[in-house]
Amino acid sequence: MARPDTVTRILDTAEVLFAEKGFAETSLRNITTRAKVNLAAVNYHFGSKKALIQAVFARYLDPFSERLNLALDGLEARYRNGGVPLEVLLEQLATSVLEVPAERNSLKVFMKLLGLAYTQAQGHLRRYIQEHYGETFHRFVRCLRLATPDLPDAERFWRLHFMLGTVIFTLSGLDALRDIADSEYQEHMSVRELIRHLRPVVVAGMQAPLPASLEKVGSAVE
Amino acid sequence: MARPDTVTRILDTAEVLFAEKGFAETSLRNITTRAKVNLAAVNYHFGSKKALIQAVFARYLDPFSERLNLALDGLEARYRNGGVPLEVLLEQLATSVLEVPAERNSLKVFMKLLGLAYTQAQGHLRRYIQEHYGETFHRFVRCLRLATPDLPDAERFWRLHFMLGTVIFTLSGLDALRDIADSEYQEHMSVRELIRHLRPVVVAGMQAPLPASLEKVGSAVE
Amino acid sequence: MARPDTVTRILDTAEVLFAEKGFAETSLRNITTRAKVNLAAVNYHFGSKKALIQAVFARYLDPFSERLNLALDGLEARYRNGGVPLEVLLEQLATSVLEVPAERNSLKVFMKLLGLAYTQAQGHLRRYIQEHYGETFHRFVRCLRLATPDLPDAERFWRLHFMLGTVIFTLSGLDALRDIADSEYQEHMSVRELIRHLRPVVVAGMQAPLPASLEKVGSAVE
Amino acid sequence: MARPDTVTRILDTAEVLFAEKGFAETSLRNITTRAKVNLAAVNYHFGSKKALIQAVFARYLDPFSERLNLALDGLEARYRNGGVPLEVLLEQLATSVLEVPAERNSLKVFMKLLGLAYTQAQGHLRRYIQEHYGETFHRFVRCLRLATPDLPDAERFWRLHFMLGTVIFTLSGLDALRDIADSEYQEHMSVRELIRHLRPVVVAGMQAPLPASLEKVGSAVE
DNA sequence: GATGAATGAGTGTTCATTCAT
DNA sequence: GATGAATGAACACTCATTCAT
Repeated sequence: MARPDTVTRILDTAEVLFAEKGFAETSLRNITTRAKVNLAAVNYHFGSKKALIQAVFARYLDPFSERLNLALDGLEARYRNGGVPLEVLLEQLATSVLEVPAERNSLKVFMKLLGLAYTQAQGHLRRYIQEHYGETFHRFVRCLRLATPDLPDAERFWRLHFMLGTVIFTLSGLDALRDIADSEYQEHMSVRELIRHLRPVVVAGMQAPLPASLEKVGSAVE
Repeated sequence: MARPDTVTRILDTAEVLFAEKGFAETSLRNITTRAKVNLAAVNYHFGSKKALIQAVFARYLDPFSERLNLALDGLEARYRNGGVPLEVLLEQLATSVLEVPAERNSLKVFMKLLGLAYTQAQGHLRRYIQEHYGETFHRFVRCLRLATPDLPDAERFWRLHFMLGTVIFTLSGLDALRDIADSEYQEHMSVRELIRHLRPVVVAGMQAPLPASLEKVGSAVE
Repeated sequence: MARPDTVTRILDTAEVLFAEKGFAETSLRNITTRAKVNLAAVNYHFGSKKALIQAVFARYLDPFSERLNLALDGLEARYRNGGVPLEVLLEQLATSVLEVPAERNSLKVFMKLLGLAYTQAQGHLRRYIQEHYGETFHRFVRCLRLATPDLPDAERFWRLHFMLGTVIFTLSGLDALRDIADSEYQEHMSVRELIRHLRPVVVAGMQAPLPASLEKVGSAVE
Repeated sequence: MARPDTVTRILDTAEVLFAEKGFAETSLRNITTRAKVNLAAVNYHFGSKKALIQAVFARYLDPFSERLNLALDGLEARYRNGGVPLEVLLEQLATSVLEVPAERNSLKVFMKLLGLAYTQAQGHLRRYIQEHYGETFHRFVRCLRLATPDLPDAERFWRLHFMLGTVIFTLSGLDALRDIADSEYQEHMSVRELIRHLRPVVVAGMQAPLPASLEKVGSAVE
């Protein structure tokens, strides 16, 4: 069948437009027009715009979390005594991230979507992601804990999000940055390469010394 | 005058709403209703919603870039021969960021706005920021270059954005993260404190070893 | 067969929803979803929503008009010379009304539907009812004429509709009224009881003195 | 100014269409198109369709309840000791009803609206009417109580609604009934005349004997 | 200098109906 | 005999913007 079915066409179009313009700026008419599909088809197949957004995420996050879980199974088996080393853990995370879009659409879209999930999640999406993928995330956090036993829990929490910020922020805004880099430094950076460059930075960040103990700061800002 | 004038009231309200909900999700009605101002006042005083958005940014970025320029003047004078050390440079950046909201509204809003500028900038805003603050940004980049002479230019470019990702991403999503952290680790993190924790991570990231030389990667993803 | 067939399930569900919310506010999706039946089934089995509405009425009015006809046969045979007395006639009408729902669903639904027929009938329903049950109605009117020989024809016409108004209006809005009555007067009124209370009022209305002859009224309103 | 303002035009058009077709069957497009007004004007001036419906009712019920209150003031002053006689009370009610449309649009519309309020009120309208006119209604009920001291409270409650059914039902469906009556009895009935005919029926209904005491009825229907 | 009124374009959603299978 | 998919039309409502005053 040459022409993919309506549901797929809607999802394919929606994820691209969401990635390009965000949720609010992408109207259902945008999507259905470009997908050459009837306007009512979205509500027929998904029920609402919110449900469509969730479906778009599910198509990436379902295989991703499944793969990551399998990979963690393997790593935990291999490093039965003592935790998985930090580098290996992060390497595996990167690998899992890279694998998903290979069979789906594009890594860039995936990263943009992750960025949106953080910055535009209007509640319903945050809830959806937590409900469906929270367990996998917590499993990863537990592994990370074993890999960084010297880090206080709270510190690890923040550093994990520092790291997520680095990665998601960079990869989700990749196009704009690459345009600048291309013109200024004459070397085109592929996503794979960018990840190679991210790795030492992330590792160094996770292993950075703890901040100097708090001498009283003048006045709290808020 | 007890009641601030219309323009100020609009700006004060708009920045809060933009920070909370983004640009598209914040309607002029939202703003004018909450500001207790006539609906047409925005278009009257600013011309358009886009111009209002720019005005909101200008109110933060104008004093910020001015302060940063002054500070760099001082640092360059002090470290006349040889560049400003990396830690000092970053420290100054943090200080300048922290100073602005002290006289304006709130650091949280400032950070949220910076996050929006990256993730929701619809072209007009990106252009506006580049035009008005590009020069200051480049000056900072030049200082950074002197501070990290061993880093290849392209590598520095990317690491700078890694760092920006870390900071902006974390600070702009601070509320949600702090909620989680509060409940799980019983210690409330102020913005000042968070910046104290960010510093070693950012420094370590900038000084991380270069990635291992590129052995041929299987297949480029895109 | 434990599970009634599709047609019946649709009718059973539709009559309840129509009675609760009216025709326009009840969508075919409402009906088919609640009846656990395919959305297209209504159009398949009935042809259109209008035809479904008519079918719902027919399921009540067919047995009703048949019973009333039979009852009138009996009464006319008994009171061969001279008409059927008014009280007997009205009593028979009430009896016939009460019998139908006994074998169908509920009197409340029947009454609500009659109310809808008057207040929401969009033409097609009015026509349908006139065509199918007009003859029986006229037969009843003829009997009523014999029972109230002193009433001018036009007066009888209007009083009949006054009476219908009283009955249908009260019974079709019964739930709301009963709620109020329950809370204010601590006595719950069953439909049967309500009909007992209606009877003397209806009889008195039909037998009320004629209005005083028309002395010229100031100005006609329309 | 020959052309009435937008708000009035909307209300004038809406009340006619609501009266003709009901609330659900009347779309805002219907209204705005016929009123030659922009579609968004309804939401601009009234906020929502529900609010428009309420405004339509208020334009009739506000002057009506005000007039009725004044009239009851007068009657209570005149019949200081002992209540207002039933005939006088009902006469006054009829007079008040007739007065309102004289200065507004049409009695027919008023009656249709009252019918809709009973049969299509979707909650918000019922609540609105109760809130705004409940007190006046209760005052009238108190007067009615003095006028019919021999009637048990519950019985009076039901008879009041029997009477309301008679009146509203007849007047709100007047057009259809009048068409039939015209063709069959060659005498056209004006609203004023109809009310003259209603009076003895209503009075007789209110004064009808109480129902025979309840001999056990076979089986309760529901 | 400022605003109430108005507007055309657009939003997500729901509708009864159709049709290929 | 029955249904999942699809559709065109319509829905109430919101939007940023304009304009006469």
